[in-house]
Amino acid sequence: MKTAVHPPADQISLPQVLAALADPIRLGVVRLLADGSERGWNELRAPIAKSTLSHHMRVLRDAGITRTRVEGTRCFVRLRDKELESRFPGLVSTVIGNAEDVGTDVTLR
Amino acid sequence: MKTAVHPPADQISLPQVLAALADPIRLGVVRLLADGSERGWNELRAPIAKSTLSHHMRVLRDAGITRTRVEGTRCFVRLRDKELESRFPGLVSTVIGNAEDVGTDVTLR
DNA sequence: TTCGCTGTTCGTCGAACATCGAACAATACC
DNA sequence: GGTATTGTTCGATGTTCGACGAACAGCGAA
Repeated sequence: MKTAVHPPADQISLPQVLAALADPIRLGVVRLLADGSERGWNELRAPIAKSTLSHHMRVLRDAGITRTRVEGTRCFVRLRDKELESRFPGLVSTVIGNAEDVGTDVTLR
Repeated sequence: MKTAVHPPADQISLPQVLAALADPIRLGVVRLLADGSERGWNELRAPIAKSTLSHHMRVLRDAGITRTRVEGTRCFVRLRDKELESRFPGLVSTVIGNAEDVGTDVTLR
């Protein structure tokens, strides 16, 4: 993968965002990114195979929720919080704020 | 159907709510109910078969988003807005507020 | 009771999804 | 160059989802 593709902010779809957040694993990842930090894949611990994690990261990216940066053989993600905030004000922060007990299978290594 | 079953407020699950809202038809229904009104199903116009609408109404009910009242052969539905607000503060209202252009296939008759 | 209306349930279909392991590509390091 | 590391992609598999029509159940009215 040379560069990851991301949808432009004004094309992010509400149902797609909601569907992406409706999975405990993905919600757990988003919760970890909620502080605005950038994380490497290797930091993410989830009880799934790496190919499955890769799939989930793609769903989040395609939905416009995260931005992936490739550096050598490593990948880093962060929330597209500003863009999401201007596209759907309050949405992602509200979901995260209510996700205290969800996605706890995903932790930092 | 004698009585519809509804989950207690404290058992409403965030992923399930998000999944229920991630469908344009269901989001359209919720948008129509956003003003707090109670609607009969006969008032709902959507480009799907009645059995499919029945299915969607069940998903919304099972997720704890709506409450169904049966009166004779008719059913009426309304948002469980107060309960949702105390369980997931701001969640549903934020989603509805961002759903301006979604679910427009669902209208009042 | 016999229609007619309303909504549920059932069986079914194809599409989409989550998951895995294996194979692959790209880069970093020796 | 060769090897290890990292993440993607590719089937394959089983599950869930959205959709439909048909059949069913409950109630009201003629």
